[in-house]
Amino acid sequence: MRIAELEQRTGVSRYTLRYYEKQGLLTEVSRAGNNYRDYSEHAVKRIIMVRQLKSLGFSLAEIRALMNAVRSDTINCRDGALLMAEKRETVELRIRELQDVRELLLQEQKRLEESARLHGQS
Amino acid sequence: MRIAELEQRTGVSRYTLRYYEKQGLLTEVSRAGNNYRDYSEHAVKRIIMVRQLKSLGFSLAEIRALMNAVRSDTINCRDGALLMAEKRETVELRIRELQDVRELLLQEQKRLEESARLHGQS
DNA sequence: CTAAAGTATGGAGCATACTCTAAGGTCAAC
DNA sequence: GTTGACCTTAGAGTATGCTCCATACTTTAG
Repeated sequence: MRIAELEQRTGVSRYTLRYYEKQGLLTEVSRAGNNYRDYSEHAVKRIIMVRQLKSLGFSLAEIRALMNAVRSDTINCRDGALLMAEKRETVELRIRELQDVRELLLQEQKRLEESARLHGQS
Repeated sequence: MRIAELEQRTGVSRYTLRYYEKQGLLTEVSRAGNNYRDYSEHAVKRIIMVRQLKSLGFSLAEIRALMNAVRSDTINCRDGALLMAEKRETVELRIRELQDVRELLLQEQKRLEESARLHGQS
């Protein structure tokens, strides 16, 4: 598929797609005879994965490292596994932090609702 | 306390502390006679809260909005409660996403460990 | 009293992650 | 064969969030 379709299917602008490629987040993008980029189905999944990781607070550099570890299959398996474990710990820590914040927001919400009730703003 | 102590106790640089104040994340910072900032204990908690929210992916603008809602106690309680509920939903969504990613990382880790084992890299 | 350390301000500089423009090539349809 | 929609590149511009510097005033230690 061409860049317009990938843009449409991922919701990521063509500018950003080219930027991601330049940053090494999308490797082996093949070209048609006319020099147009020709994306595979795999690219769609990959871009969605990038966005997901990004929304979770990973930098593009971290995402690139993580994806490279996944890609290099026959070498560096141990290193890759270690990287996964490390990232997983980061993610688990973040989940726990988020759960704390969630609790805090819930308390604050209740307090404000109560306050609104008392002040007759219901 | 002065800025150096707040810096030391929060791990946030003086540059960043002044920046946060300018961005409205730290209101009502009193000044000593010499024009030096004089922070309260409350400021320590507030800065830590800001960093926590930031590490969870909230922008400074979002954090400011959230904190303003918490601060304005006798007015806008309903709006504040709504904002809390809204943020809480964002947080809950993010927790679910993180749990997915956690699972994905775990799978990938196992795959790489198995791969390493097969290639005799143990 | 003086030197060193701490603080204040305005504004410059930087890293990250886009976002867009200019100038030009490709291609299908009329 | 030209119009228009699509694509290419290099590079400029923008937003966010710091990070630091120059200059100047204040405080503290000797």
